[in-house]
Amino acid sequence: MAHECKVETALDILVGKWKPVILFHIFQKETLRFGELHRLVPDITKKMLTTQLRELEYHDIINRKVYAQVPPKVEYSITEYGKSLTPLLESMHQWGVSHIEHLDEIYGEDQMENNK
Amino acid sequence: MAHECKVETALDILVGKWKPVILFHIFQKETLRFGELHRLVPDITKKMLTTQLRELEYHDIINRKVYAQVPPKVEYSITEYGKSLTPLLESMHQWGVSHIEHLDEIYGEDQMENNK
DNA sequence: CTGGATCCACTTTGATACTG
DNA sequence: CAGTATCAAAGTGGATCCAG
Repeated sequence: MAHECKVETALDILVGKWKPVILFHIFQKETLRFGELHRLVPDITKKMLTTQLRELEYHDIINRKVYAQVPPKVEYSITEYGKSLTPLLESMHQWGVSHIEHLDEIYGEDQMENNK
Repeated sequence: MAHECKVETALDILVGKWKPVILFHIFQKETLRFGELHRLVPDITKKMLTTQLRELEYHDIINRKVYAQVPPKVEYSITEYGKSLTPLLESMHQWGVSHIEHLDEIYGEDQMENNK
């Protein structure tokens, strides 16, 4: 167990139906309340939003700050450590963009519905 | 629809319970037969190995070369295009490695069973 | 407002046996 | 050798309702 492939370690943290979008918004806004996030990603249910956030929090990617007040207020933000993901996410995004172009070359630009 | 987040595009291709390991081996060996791969990843079933390989093939990451002979012989290899994944996989691996170290700092090195 | 708790549908993976 | 086919098990996400 010296230095095998740890790609999965990174994947574990990024994978989740909504994590990329969530991270996208939190990275962009620096800090967001639960409800704000929910409005930015309307299709997600509160349950999923909660669990995905908790997982990211568990991995120390985002902070969860609870204000002791009524009504409740909870703010999510990127941790310092979480920022170390920036170059990786950027790389993945870039590769994704070029991959879409590659698909054009292969299958032609006709059937672009594939990229929902 | 100019240039939203395409992180998911990359994830779609890399995600799969066995894809990272499979890619790891194919990248390393350049070309592998079905049975060889299976021996390198013993826990996977033939069914899963087949489907994961087909998905990678569909995305033009690997080649599938069938030799018309008996008994059958099929070789898998990285496509030229697939090689464009190298830096990304390397980045993910690196981040994964450092993340494991980060976990040590946070939770201590005691409960390392978490990294199965 | 920010969740937690349940229940259910759908998807993914696995076990096993069979085939050209 | 390199798969397919079939069925069962497990995992995941969604709908809905409840709560501090």
